[in-house]
Amino acid sequence: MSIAQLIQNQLQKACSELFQVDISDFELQETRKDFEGDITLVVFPILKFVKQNPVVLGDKLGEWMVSNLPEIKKYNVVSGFLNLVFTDLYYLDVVRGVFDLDNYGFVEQKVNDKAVIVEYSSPNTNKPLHLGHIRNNLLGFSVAEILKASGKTVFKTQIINDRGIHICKSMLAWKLFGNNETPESTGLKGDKLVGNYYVRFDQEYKKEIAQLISEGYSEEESKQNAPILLAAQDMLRQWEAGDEAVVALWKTMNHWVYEGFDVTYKSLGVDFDSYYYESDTYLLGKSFVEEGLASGVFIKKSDGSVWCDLTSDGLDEKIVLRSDGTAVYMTQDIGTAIQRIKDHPNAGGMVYTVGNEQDYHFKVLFLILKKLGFEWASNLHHLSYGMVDLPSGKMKSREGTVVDADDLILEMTKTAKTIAQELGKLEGYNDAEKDTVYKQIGLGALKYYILKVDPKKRILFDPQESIDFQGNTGPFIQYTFARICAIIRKGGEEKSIDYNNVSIGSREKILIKELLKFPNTIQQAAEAYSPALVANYVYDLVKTFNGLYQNVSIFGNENEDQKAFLIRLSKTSGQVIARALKVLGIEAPERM
RNA sequence: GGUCGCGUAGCUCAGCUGGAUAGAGCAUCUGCCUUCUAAGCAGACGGUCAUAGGUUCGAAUCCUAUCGCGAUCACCA
Repeated sequence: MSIAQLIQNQLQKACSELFQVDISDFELQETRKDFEGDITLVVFPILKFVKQNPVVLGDKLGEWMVSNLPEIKKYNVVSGFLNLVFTDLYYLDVVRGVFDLDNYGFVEQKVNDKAVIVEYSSPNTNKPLHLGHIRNNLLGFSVAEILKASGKTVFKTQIINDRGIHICKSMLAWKLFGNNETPESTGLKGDKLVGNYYVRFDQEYKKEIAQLISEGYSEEESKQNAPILLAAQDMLRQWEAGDEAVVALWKTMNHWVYEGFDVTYKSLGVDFDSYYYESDTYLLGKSFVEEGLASGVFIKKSDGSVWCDLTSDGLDEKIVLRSDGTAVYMTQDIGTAIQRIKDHPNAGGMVYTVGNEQDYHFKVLFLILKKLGFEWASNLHHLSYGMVDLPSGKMKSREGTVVDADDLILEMTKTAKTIAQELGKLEGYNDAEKDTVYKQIGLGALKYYILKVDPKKRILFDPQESIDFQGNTGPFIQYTFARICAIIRKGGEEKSIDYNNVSIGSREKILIKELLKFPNTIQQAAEAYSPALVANYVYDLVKTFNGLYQNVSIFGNENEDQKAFLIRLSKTSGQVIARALKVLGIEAPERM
């Protein structure tokens, strides 16, 4: 039983014995730092049942608790707040319990529970990944890891948008201007090469529009009739008709892109259990539209288009099939969702990591799936996150105003290298080992910077102001871990501890309190789908640890048991830090 | 215009299932490396929690309105 539960029970008993009232729910909270105490009872709500002065009431309850709960040493009452102080022995006991756990904070995956499918990344195959994708990838990956740590079985997946007019644009531009360039011949990453032709298409398109306008056509006409656009549309038709040459080119160029993406995913440290391709799934869903028509979920209009009427749910009508019978985005998403559950028979829900510009789409999608009668439809969650904007506004691939993912990672690594070389703490490492650490730190800075902010808030990223390596940052947390590793190295073999000789000072106590919050933090982060909760927690933990480190001498201790205890406490702190970083996708170097 | 989200220190963010004097980091300023890694620690400075009402013993937190910023409202994805 947790101490909070124990206190609840005792308080109930106290109120019944002292005042003959039965109260089952007491408001307990962590005692604020400026007051003496560990847990605080807010007395005000009890006044409804017991008519007394809050201070007098607090005193009576405090006295009762001290004489009835051995874990409570003393109490104090400040206005309407009863602060209870635990004994040192209590803290020693709980922290020893934590020492003995192998995987403290993480919950073993329960085999019988339904699994969760987490979708993230889901890029277009016509341009390289940028900072916006980085946020998506880090969020999706981290939420998946947090769910795992909370006891869920998780499958990571993505849907790759590998078809459509946008792909044809880069294909066409490559055909027209590419001179058979390949990643090998240019030395460019495949996604970069293809991305260049996507930009090239746009340039040519704009030129042609300007030309047509100068010939006297209206802007609208020019946009619609530019020869290069018509050619791209023609290409899409050929692709859909299965034209061999077009399909071959499509396969080749997509392959280049996938190889490029893989490099970026690898350096970001994210992975997937399965991949879905829009070219395979875009026809899915049509049969369910037929079924929905039969069951009355959808209605057919006179022109043949099929709609879902959501007006009674406070939304609009939504099209699910065009009048020519072809599928729209929504049709495909309906089909893909159903297919995924079929492919993962033990899955009972899904998380979609997609930007908040699609809030409405997912609201509608989930509602439609529910109307179609799938019981898992109530376990769908849109992990909606804010855009990453630049001071100049939105990132636009076509206009080249993007922060490229590979470039940013490289730059972060370079900065980490510069700082590390100045500090010079990596002597004894060979170049490869050093490079690994630089990368870990650079990526740690980037990932923490992104993940520490609430997913739903938008991030303003100023490329002029580099990401910090000091203060509330990834490297600060990694640094603390490295410090702890140094302590453990120096401590040598672990010694057994006689806890009768161990005393707990205030620095130790607040560190233990912080460590005790870890399991709950993981559960809360899983419930809220929020890596930010873990990031903020580990920052607090690290601050607390550094306070102890800097103010309490470990190896200066003459008491061997106390020394061994502090080393053990440091080790556990390090483990918790490493585990928190792990679910954030951040590595923890042993030296830096 | 309808809907959704956001607005907290000069800047970047915590706190939001109502509770004590609203917390961190950056920046500015003071101290602290002959002792376990100074990417650190200790401290100072900095706030009408967008505004106005309401609910409550108690509101940054809940409700309403207003203002500001963003997204969305396609037979695009």
